[in-house]
Amino acid sequence: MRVDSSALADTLRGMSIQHALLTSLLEQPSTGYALATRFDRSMGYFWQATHQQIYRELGRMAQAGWIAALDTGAAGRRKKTYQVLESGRLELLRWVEQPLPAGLSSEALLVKLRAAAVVGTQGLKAQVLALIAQRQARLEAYLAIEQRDFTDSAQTVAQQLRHQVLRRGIMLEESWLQWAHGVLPLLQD
Amino acid sequence: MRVDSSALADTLRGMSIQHALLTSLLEQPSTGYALATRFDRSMGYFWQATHQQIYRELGRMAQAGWIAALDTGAAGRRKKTYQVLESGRLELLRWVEQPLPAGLSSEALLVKLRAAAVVGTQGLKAQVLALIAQRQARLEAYLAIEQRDFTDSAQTVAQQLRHQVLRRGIMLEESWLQWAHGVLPLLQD
DNA sequence: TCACTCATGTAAGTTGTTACATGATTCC
DNA sequence: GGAATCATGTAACAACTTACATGAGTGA
Repeated sequence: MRVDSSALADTLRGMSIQHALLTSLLEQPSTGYALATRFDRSMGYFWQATHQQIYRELGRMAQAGWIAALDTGAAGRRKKTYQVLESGRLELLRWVEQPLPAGLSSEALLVKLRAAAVVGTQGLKAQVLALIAQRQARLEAYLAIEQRDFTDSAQTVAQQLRHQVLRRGIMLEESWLQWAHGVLPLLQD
Repeated sequence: MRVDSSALADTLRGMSIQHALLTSLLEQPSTGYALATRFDRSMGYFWQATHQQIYRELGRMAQAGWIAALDTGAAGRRKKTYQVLESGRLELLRWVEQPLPAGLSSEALLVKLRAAAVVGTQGLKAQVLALIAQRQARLEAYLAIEQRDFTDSAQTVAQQLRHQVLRRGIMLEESWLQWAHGVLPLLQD
């Protein structure tokens, strides 16, 4: 599948670029350049992975034995098409099954789902349930703040602006929760 | 073309810790420690900053003359309460009014709204309208992909997982759009 | 007194950004 | 032949993360 439909995270800050690349390469062996443009076209709005980052991570993964490069250029042409080796597939599987650190990015779960489409969904249901618990708790905290601070009938513009910022947080939690409940039926216990 | 690196912070990245801190300090003069914990509460859902980052930026802003520290601890107690100076307020105003670079983070607009609650909403309506146009375009692109790739009645689990990832992106765009339309009435032309 | 919170920082290491650099291929 | 695109890198610098370090105040 194309990376387009996976490129939906708000931001992938702080999460491993390597596992996203492994997933892409499992879907289709590619050159670093192709990966970079695919990321740029589809994730460009919110995740700019520069070609330097991608080449660096490809180099590391090659050294770790997760992927291997085939020289596919004509004589003298430097062009490396990378493909995932068994140890890379196992690493991706390990990462998918490993619980996410508490309080951390739901965006990582999107990458995990895409990876799971390739290596299997073991252990993901628990992670989605953990996400739900976390988001639910936050939603309730935000709603409590809203009740406390923004229920006056007469509010200044400044208060209404702050309310809208909180409102965005509330909508975000609700949106994640709605999504997560829709994902659950696809996952094994 | 060469770009001055000090201008990069907000020109290219659209989002600056400094302006978020200025806003918080205008709302209430505080210590770095208080900012770190308050930040968690008020903007924690879209932005986390460590205390090291905050102390570093406070130091820089103090050096730039945007803020000033009052020693508020008892004798021997090191405790600095920062407050915003006029040049800091002007800088924040400048940043709020300056259009966001195209394609960049909607989260910056949340920070701008909070700042606008303190320094005024000049120029923000155009930025929210730009956000709407951008999000709408992306939503349509995602919906087109959904139509093209996920309308089969019989889908494998792998396909359904990928569909859910796309679904998350669609929901995110819709959620932003709904929010942005609610914010518009608060802003001046 | 002991644990916890308040409060500020330094240092080392990793990651990300920007500029610089090279050369082949493809299409007009 | 020239421009755009394909393709891969190095080097310098900026930002971020994690661990370490210190010490005062507060409440049980």
